[in-house]
Amino acid sequence: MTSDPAELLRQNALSVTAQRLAVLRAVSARPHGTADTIAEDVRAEIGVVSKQAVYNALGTLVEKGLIRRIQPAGSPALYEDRVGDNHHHVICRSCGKTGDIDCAVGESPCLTAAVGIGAGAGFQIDEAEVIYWGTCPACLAAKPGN
Amino acid sequence: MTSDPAELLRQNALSVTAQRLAVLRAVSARPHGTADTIAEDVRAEIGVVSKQAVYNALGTLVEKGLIRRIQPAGSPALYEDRVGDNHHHVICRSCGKTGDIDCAVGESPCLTAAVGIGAGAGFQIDEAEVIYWGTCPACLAAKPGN
DNA sequence: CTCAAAATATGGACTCTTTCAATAAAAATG
DNA sequence: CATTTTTATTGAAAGAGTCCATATTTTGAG
Repeated sequence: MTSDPAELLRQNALSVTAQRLAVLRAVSARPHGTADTIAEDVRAEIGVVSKQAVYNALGTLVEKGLIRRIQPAGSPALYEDRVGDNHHHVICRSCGKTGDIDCAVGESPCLTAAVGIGAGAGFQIDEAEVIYWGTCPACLAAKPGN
Repeated sequence: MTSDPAELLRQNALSVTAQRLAVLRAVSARPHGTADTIAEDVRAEIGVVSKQAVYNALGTLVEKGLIRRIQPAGSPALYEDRVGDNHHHVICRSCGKTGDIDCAVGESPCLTAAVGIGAGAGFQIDEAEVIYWGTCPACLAAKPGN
């Protein structure tokens, strides 16, 4: 097992830098954070970091599969720690709160259902991205006419 | 039935303007177009149109449910004609080609599967957005090592 | 058909997120 | 340690959308 972040980076042929380690920590500490909030967290930990370094680190880590990027409509990209377990997301339309939803249909849910149907015929599908849109409990309670 | 676009607008309490009619036509004529390509089509039809008018029209039409907006990660928003039939989309990672995929699981597919599970508990979900990512036939053929 | 009120469109500035590029600074390598 | 390679920094800039004040159209009522 590789629970050591530095070791994790080395295993992926990446230099071990303070920035990357801090980004990695920030992402686990605050799932569903944006590049911006992550940058803040990183700065709180190691001082000055360029915005670009954060974007680079996030991009590289996503490429290597160490973290996952979610890009919901109308909001900046979010990053999270949980990878490889095919889960989906639910996002609140009014406050933007994001939650995880485990896939109810085994490994690759809707994925299998769609291959080679209709206009999508012939596509080689490698990922099914599912986002549930709705209203979170807090916003439901705050809504008028409730 | 209301096959007349102008009538459609009136039924939704919208003023009938040349811009809106042209936008409506452009969206049906070219499904999965971006605000930009739609603006081009509209200009080809009625001459000068401000970018803002196109965004306004698109926004309003989406609100009224006359067209649908899709916002794939890493690309501008796309608009399409087909509404109310709960279909999904497949997007090619290399060329961006977008296709429709009918839902294989009846009315609201993955939607029902998820309510009240895990961290998403308590959310009132109103839409399940599914995007399949992969490679289209053409790009598959063009790929090296094929 | 005509005019005032309401709804839209125009143009241009501006925001936000992300990327590019050149230079400087750290890591990895032997 | 010295060198080579990989990263980080900084500042500019692109892309997509939005905001605002003003000018035009539509609508609806005489």
